[in-house]
Amino acid sequence: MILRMPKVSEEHRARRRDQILTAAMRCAAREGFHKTTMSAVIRESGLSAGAVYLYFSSKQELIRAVAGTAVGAVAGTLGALTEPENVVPPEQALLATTSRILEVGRAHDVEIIRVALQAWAEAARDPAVLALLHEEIAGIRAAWTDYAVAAIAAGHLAADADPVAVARTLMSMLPGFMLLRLVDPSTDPEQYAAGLAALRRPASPR
Amino acid sequence: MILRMPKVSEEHRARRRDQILTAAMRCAAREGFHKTTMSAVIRESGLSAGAVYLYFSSKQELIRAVAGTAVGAVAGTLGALTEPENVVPPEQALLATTSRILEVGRAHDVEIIRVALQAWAEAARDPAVLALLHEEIAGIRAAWTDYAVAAIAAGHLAADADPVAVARTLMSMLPGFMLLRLVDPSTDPEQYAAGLAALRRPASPR
Amino acid sequence: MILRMPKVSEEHRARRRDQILTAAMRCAAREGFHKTTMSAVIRESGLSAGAVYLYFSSKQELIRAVAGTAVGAVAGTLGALTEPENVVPPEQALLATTSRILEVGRAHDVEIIRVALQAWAEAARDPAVLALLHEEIAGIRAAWTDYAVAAIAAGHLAADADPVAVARTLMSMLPGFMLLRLVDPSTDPEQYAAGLAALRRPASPR
Amino acid sequence: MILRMPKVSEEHRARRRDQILTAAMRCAAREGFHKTTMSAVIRESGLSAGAVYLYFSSKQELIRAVAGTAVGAVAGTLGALTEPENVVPPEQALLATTSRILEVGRAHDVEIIRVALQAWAEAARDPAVLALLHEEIAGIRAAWTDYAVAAIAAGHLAADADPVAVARTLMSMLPGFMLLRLVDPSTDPEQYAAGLAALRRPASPR
DNA sequence: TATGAATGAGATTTCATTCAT
DNA sequence: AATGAATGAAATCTCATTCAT
Repeated sequence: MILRMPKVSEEHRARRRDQILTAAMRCAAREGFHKTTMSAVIRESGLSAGAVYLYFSSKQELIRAVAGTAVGAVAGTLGALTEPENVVPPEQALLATTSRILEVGRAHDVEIIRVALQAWAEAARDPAVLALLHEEIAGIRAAWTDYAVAAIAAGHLAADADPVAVARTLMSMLPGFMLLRLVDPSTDPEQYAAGLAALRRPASPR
Repeated sequence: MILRMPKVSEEHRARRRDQILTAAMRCAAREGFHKTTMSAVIRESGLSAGAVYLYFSSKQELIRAVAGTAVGAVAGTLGALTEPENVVPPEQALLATTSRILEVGRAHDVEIIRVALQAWAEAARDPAVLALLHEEIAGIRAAWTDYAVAAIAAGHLAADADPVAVARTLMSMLPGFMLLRLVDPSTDPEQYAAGLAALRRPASPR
Repeated sequence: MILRMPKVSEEHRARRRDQILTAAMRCAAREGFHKTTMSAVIRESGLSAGAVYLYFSSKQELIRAVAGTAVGAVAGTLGALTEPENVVPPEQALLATTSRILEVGRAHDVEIIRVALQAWAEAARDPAVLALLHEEIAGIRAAWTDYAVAAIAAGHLAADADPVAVARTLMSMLPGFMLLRLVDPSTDPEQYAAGLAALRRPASPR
Repeated sequence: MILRMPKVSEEHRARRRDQILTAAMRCAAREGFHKTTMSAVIRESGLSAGAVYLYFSSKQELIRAVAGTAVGAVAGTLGALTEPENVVPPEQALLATTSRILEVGRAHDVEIIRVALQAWAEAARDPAVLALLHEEIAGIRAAWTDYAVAAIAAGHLAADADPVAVARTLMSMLPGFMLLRLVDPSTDPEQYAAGLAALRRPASPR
């Protein structure tokens, strides 16, 4: 029996995979996961049907990969909130985060926010996507919890605040921001953060 | 000219439409809009194919109706935030709202939250659904703006707070809550509201 | 057992039948027999589905009736070619006939020529329509044979001409005329007859 | 840039197309265009549904191709009427033509005449088929006009005959011949030509 | 590895016809 | 006689996937 060296480099494989993934994202941003046909992905990728199936064994697997990429890309940008030397108050952290979400969307030339929306919907029917979303959310929550601890320490929040609860509430504003952007593209991180600031500003005693 | 009575009552027609809509929602909650087949809806509704198409001229039209119903049902419950005689602070308003969302889900025996998620995704591809979502969100925003004005008057918020910004930020927490519920069904209105309370509690001077 | 008198007059029945037939012809002229839906006929007739089926027991029966009407209307106009006291030469007979075909088309406000075309096609698949067409053609042929006999007698044709052959050939020009009209509505009876005249004019000896 | 050889030969594609076209013609000859189901064509062709739609993007497109083939096949045989060295009189030209139409029908083992009838009916509802018929008829007319010019020169027709009018009238006898054949398969080119001969034979002076 | 023609189950939709009223 | 809502078989077409090359 002959042991074959891989015919093409690992790097080549990775490039191909990415090519397909990018094509699929573009399609999903336009038509959603289930109105996107493999045919469309194949055309957009510039590869052949056979080639695509060499890298993803089924449409559902490709959907999972796309969902993972989109959710991960959003999540990935939210990891570095705590720079301990310079902890900002919550409204500034929120501003930084929403701004970064928009940047990610611009960086990939596909509207990643739209794909993330598709991924949430898909999580409601595919347990694998749900698990994946769960994990990403856990990561985001952990980052925000770290931030909350630091913010409490820095005196931006009450000393008795529960960092986990604060983290959950803060991070839960991001989907809303994304949805508002979809519905009204003029929605803007500054205004958005201003709302939180207003909520936190104490009422002057009457 | 002869005025003819309708052969079947308007009420009959409405009941039929509802029957189909309910069946479609149940299916959409399970499989999403585009993995739900008309066959499944027809089976679930107990009607014939022809009958379904008598009330909805295409699958896409049915999807729009379902999306509208789900988004509307959620929005509908959020209208009565301001009972002027007794304006509660934001964290309690949030608690009331998230609780009501869960109630709506229980009331309809379909998981309306899942369908709402599908509707958001659909808004990204069907302009008609986007328009519909836009309108519902405008309604919710208006209700929260009324609330914000009252809350400012009641001294729950700073006098110089912008009610519109507050409204947008507060209401934007609802999609996040729904998404968190999907990922982790133990997510709970109380804990959730506690996070906002903690965010709003002033840090004691050091 | 009770013997019932007919509830409505025979005349009423005939009017209803005609109403349906006319509606069906209009539809057939537009879309052909098999792309016309019963729904369209029902709408066009202003009656209800049930009513239509009271007069024609199936779509195929209605098609046969329409085919019969159209073919019959064309044939009916070609019966009076021989007015023995004044027998015209063939090119004038042809002119009279093609002109009359156009008149029939104008008289019914449906383009009866188009329906006749549908009927020919239908004859290729429905033996009942074939039989009907056969009969009408036999009638037309008989009329033309009478004409040929008279034309021979009147010296418009050679004394040894076979009236049956002449009749067949002359009458066979009518479908061609109708088809040419369909393709080129400027086709005109005068020009058309002129072609036959030219064919019949003897070449001068060289 | 890489020039790729086609995976399958052009010839292969053409053979497949023909396979489908032939199957469709057989079906159309039996049932007409609109009572022929795609299922029937698929079965008759021996291919799969997908394969058929790879070559014809819709039923209507297939119908157009079939109509074009049938009309074209009939028209194609009528091109070589003028052999200048030996121009025959009109009745012989007609005999040659009608005989050739029957040959075409026998050559294809489908009854092409029936399909041509379907095509005429279709021309009444599909402008694309009308255009196609228009073009074929123009071709036939041109051939007959060439013939008429030659026949006039050869002294078979009067010197002042209008070749265009003669051509139109002569060629218009073909649809009639075809329709008569449908209704009465014993209709025969010889008898048919005899009718024209009789029409052209001058009446002896009385 | 890569191709892309071919597959065929299954999706959506239509429409001739019926029948309770 | 007349209505028109309802039926459900059947039509057209799609599309995820395979496999010979």
